[in-house]
Amino acid sequence: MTLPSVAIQVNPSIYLKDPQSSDLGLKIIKGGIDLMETIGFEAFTFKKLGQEIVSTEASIYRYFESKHKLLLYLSSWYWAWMEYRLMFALANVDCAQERLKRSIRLISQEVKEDGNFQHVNEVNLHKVVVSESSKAYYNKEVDEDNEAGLYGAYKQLVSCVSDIILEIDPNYKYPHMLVSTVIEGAHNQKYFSEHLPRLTDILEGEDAITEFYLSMVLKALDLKE
Amino acid sequence: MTLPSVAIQVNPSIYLKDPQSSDLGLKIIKGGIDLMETIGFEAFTFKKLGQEIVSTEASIYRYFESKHKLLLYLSSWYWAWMEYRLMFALANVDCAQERLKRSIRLISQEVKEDGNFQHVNEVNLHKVVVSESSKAYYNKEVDEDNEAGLYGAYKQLVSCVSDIILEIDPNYKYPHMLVSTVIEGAHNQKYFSEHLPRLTDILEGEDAITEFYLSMVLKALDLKE
DNA sequence: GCATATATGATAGTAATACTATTATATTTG
DNA sequence: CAAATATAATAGTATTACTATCATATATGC
Repeated sequence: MTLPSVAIQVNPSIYLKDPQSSDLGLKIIKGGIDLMETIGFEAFTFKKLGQEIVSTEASIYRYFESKHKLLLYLSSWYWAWMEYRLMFALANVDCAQERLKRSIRLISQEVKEDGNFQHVNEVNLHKVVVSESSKAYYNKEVDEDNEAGLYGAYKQLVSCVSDIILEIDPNYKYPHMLVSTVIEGAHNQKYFSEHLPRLTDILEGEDAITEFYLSMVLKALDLKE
Repeated sequence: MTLPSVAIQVNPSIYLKDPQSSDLGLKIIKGGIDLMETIGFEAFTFKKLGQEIVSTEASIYRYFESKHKLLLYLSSWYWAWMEYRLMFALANVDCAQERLKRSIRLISQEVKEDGNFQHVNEVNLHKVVVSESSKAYYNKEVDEDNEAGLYGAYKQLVSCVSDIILEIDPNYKYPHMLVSTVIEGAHNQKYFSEHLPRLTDILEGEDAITEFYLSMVLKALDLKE
């Protein structure tokens, strides 16, 4: 069993047993991402995942009490990973406007493999987050899960970027709204570009989504360039 | 049986039998909206709906082949209804910028009852659309449904507002992205304000969501006011 | 090296879901 | 009044989303 050199921390209330603490746990994460990416959240079951990773339904249920909790885990891991990458992207960058631009780029751009975490295919995880993560909060358990702090990683990322906005303009009234609009919007536009292109405008050879949201944010804050 | 004086047209491929053509059909729509609003899409079943409207599971299946199609129907009805209201809001308004502002207000504001459709509680339908409608396209049937034209009403609304943007600035590169960002964003922010307030900024006594998106759009297009 | 604890596997069982099918009965229409 | 149609009533099926039990393999502490 190989533990990664850096470990992304996920709120322990999400799982019954830490999947980053065992071989089977790591296989559940890796296999869970790949299977969910392939067949989608609705068709995904622990029984199928058991077959995929050569284990059993019952064993997986010892790590997560439901597939909903597994989705929450994957989303949470993703947001914590994004924040970790954000810290790197902002390290030693002093200019607030430059910090903001780097943040918007990070949250709106395509994702690349990160060699630090062998048990996670980040490209597939990004696809899962784009296609499925809204189901982690668009359900009737949202208030209960929120009280248990299960959306903490997402809120923290939004808070980080909002703070940069407030550093630039302490009187701006809607920093969180602006940031969550960009994060959710970037996911939607990515999905639309692949499945409902009439709802977006994707131009060849350009990173249209990033360009759009970067410009939108700067203009919303009356900044140039 | 009372038919409404104006009928919202929904793509017939969504249903097996037109629910606007019979008493039971109207009860399915009305009861479906209210039950889905109460228990959420995941817990919603045709069996429970049958009990609610004093009919049976089997009878409801003669109108819709799945609850997914019923959700598509409700979403589609909602978008067609929004376009119908948009036509009224823009009637006899010539100034393109004023047309755009009215459009953004309409798609981002709270919804009120519309007396023209007795079989639909528009306030509840709006809640269903906010909480559940993204599940109508975030699933593995999306490409099939899209090819069958089942998202036509949504696309058409986006197209209408995009056309106003292009009238104001024919060179603007991202009209559809901007409009779908506002529509989806307004839904998200409404939901966040009720369940995940740290992801938004709601201020008392103001229509913060509309103010935010109106300002965002005008600035994105370099317009004043 | 052995007892013990722990992790996993194998198997079974349950209520509910998402349907399909059949038959009966009521209502409308020609 | 007969025939067509709509709805109700009932039953049945494979799958889902779990829970429970027991066996076995592996790791750990002494």
